[in-house]
Amino acid sequence: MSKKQDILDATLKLFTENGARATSTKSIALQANTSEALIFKHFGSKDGLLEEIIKTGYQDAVKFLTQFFVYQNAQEYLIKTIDLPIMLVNSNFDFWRMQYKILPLNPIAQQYHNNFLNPSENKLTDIFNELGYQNAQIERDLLILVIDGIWKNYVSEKITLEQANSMAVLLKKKYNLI
Amino acid sequence: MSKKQDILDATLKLFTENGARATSTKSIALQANTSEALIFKHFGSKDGLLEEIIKTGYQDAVKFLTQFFVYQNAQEYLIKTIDLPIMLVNSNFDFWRMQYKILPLNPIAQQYHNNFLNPSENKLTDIFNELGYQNAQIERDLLILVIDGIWKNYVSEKITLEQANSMAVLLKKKYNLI
DNA sequence: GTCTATAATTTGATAGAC
DNA sequence: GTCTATCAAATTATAGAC
Repeated sequence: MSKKQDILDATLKLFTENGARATSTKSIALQANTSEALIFKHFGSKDGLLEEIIKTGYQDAVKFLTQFFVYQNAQEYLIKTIDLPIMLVNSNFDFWRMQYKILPLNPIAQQYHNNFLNPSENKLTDIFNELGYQNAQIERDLLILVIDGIWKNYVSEKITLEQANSMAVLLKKKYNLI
Repeated sequence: MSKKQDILDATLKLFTENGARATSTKSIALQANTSEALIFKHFGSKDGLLEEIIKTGYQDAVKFLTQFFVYQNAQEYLIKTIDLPIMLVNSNFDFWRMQYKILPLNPIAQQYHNNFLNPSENKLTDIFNELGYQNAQIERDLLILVIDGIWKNYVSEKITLEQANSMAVLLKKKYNLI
């Protein structure tokens, strides 16, 4: 365990609790058992520290995604899409919890998130067309909204893992996938 | 237009842009064309100022809700539930935009929001049971998640009003309401 | 009700030693 | 890599005059 990692861990914890803006570098140093100076030597600024955490988080997420989304056919793709939010969150719960908290107000978090999502979302319209849905565009928008809601509700503990899983099953039924 | 109202307007605008924590009372005074001192004379503290805005917002929302939700039957209730997020946001767009931004990190915002939602949400399970749905509990959780997603996506301009309306129509079809 | 002036802390960040 | 000491600016809030 390096001091650098201690700082990253402390930051993730504190940013999740109170947000980046409300977390002082002093409180991070205290939590990480280091000096404030070391934070700036390692990461340059408080924003640099946040960006390092986010960058790493999305790199891991992309790895997960490419492993998870081995394309087979339209039906499989839809099933995977429904399963994705729970799987992804479980692969890095603490990171996604922080992202949930800071996304609406933090431009850095938003930028990385949008870059991450765009490619997968664009494909969904084709899938719905392929499956013969009327108005594939709105079907896509709605499913994206649901997927987005599932990970956010799960990671913020508004629903349990069991509820999230039940929802995934129900959705697959509604889309005639099982 | 009183100075008090100017302060409230300026605060709503700035809290929406950057969040409560990142907005200084100095910037509020500047935007409202007043002195900082007056903010504290009127509202006691920065938190008091936020609470005043939120309290008023939810008072208006409750008024809207009681007017909107005249109970008729289970089908009507479901239709109204689906229409609610768009209607509610349109009745006070700027307020809900702020709420969207600050909810995940702000305990005051969360407290008022939960108090506001709980009564309406509890009724939904009965409705799904009455309509003969299997597993009314999960159906309720899913619909709440969708409703929540609609207002948040709409108010943060991730979807347009047209998209939101199309989603509402699509949902009513999926629930066999039209 | 409203302002100017100011106090008391906190904050992000740097210098420089080891 | 890591720490102590320190700075300049910003922040919330108050005192007191009009």
